[in-house]
Amino acid sequence: MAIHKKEEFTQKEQDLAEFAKALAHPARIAILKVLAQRNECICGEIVEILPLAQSTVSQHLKELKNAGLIDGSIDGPRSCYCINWKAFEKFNAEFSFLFNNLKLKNAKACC
Amino acid sequence: MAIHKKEEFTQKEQDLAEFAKALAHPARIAILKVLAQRNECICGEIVEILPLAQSTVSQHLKELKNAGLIDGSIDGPRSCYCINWKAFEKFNAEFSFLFNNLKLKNAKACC
DNA sequence: TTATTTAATCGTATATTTGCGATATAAGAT
DNA sequence: ATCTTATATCGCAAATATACGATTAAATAA
Repeated sequence: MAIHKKEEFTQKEQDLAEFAKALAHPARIAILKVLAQRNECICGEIVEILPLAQSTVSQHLKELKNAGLIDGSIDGPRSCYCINWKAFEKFNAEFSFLFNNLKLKNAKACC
Repeated sequence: MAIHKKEEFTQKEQDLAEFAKALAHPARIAILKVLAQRNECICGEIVEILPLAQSTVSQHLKELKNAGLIDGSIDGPRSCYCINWKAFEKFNAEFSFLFNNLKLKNAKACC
């Protein structure tokens, strides 16, 4: 695009879009699923499970972390990740607020 | 990327990612917000509201339609769009199933 | 110390997304 | 029939995202 226009939108719109973007790849969905299923944080295990190279998985983890969806901590020579449920709840609430609430008021659609 | 690996993941993972991708831009969030607020379907009104060219808005609408999040119908010389609440509910449910359910089982995080 | 293991980062190739102007299409108005 | 209005599509440029191998960094093992 010539110029990125994303700043022209409200902060809430941008935040929601950022959150959605973090989820917008099956590999990241799969990572979150693994992290959600296991109570202990995982690191190289994810690499074993996903059909992707180590560097690629690391990159996806970084994106999830930047988006605030997961937390990470260093545990000796390995890294430990887990889901940030609070961030999840926050965005889930914002998402519901935006759409589900409005839905109740507007029963029927015209097309 | 050299080869797209998206097919390597489960259908559910791909579907959820597709849904998220449709939401992964503030312009599309804004469009959905407008459609949710007004009971009647909108067309060129969206172009007036968004800080984007007509062709760009049209493209975003197409993406939302392809993702199944909105429906569209031709009304004379103009187009009429509205939210497909069913699709929204479906994906919202799938999303909740994947993450919110798991959350209850795993109380604490390690990092 | 040196080797090994684990994971992050860099560099790079390719694919996809975003955005716009220009053009096409199609219905309604004159 | 021609003009206007509303919207979709095309073609292109620029920005981002995806993926991988190679390299780096940092902790443990030998």
